[in-house]
Amino acid sequence: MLGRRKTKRGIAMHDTRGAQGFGGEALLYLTDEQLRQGIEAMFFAYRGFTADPDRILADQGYGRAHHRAVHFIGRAPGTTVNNLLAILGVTKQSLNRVLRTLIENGLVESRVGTSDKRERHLFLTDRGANLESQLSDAQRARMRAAYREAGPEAVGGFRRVLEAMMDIEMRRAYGKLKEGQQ
Amino acid sequence: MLGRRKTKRGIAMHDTRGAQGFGGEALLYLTDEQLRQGIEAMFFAYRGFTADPDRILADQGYGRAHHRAVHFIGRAPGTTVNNLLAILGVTKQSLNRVLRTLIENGLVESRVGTSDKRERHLFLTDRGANLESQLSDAQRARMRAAYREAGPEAVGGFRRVLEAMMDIEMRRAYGKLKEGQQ
DNA sequence: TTGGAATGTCAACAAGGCTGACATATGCTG
DNA sequence: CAGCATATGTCAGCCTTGTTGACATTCCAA
Repeated sequence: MLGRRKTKRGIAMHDTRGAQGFGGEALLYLTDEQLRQGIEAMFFAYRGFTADPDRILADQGYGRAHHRAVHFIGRAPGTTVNNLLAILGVTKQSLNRVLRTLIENGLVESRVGTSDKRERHLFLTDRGANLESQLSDAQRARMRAAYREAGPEAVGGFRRVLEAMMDIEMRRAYGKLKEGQQ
Repeated sequence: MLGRRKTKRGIAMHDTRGAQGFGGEALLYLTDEQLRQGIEAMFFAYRGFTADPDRILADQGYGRAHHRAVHFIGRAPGTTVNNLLAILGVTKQSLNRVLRTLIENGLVESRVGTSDKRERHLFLTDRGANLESQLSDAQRARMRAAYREAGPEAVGGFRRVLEAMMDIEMRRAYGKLKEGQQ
């Protein structure tokens, strides 16, 4: 179906096969099947990736949207709404709904900008930081376990593929966050 | 904030640092910051991962839920509803809504089981296979590009970390799909 | 002083999760 | 055969989180 079988080679395949090509360029012999497995791995892994935070959030009546906001505010304290909008890639109405509940519930503080008073700078309160660290702890624990299980050499490859999979604009946003933290 | 800085080391860090530990076990020195970057990479990469299919789907009035159904039906033709339910991890009501529109629109065919007539076996029609290959082509193209950019050594690590990040049940489902295709 | 940017908010809508309840076949087992 | 379990479908209603469109406010900058 869909030509998958057509692209299979008649020999035993390993998960990945790399080979040095001609002009010094690294070539990958990637069958459709290998790519499909990568796609499915991404799908299932993302579910695992969000599973722990989802449970914590559900207990407290929040959702993933709240997690994302809390995460990036914790990551870049003082960030503006517009900034957050760009990173999250949602509409301001959508973000605002989430932000409003977080502010009402005392997890996030919104301070009027000092230089430009139109801007709002967002900060986690102690309660917000508390939730953030619960979520982060769970997610980091899973990530750490996965890294350990996959082995030291795997981590670099993992990160490189993920970075290459991002849209260009997101790669910039991601890079900025990385730099901001060291 | 949140103790991130506390865990930083005072020396230059590379993206990953592995070391052979004592009892022969590979140890990873992973700072919170490194783990956080992995988390964010996962977040941004998943966006990229779904971006191309999302555009194609939106054009035709479908969503990600339809994509998932079409993908796994194409992947395991003749699969039962219950089977699909387990893989997708949603309720039957949720799946049914999606499946119903796909059947109505002639993308999926539902055949009564031969041995057990309670079961329905699901297949893509030509139109369904057509959409599936559009979506798959786009997603594989991105995956292939990411693999190429990351280099041959990166691919194995990528896959190993993803597999380790899955929940155990999903790892089994994933394994079955892999085996089913070779 | 005026246009545009940043923000907030209201309303309405859609997708896609969920729960609960119930119906219909069909299979299996005592 | 009777009765329970299983597989599926469906209705209704709810929630979160995305969308668009419209509009108000505040404030910067030319």
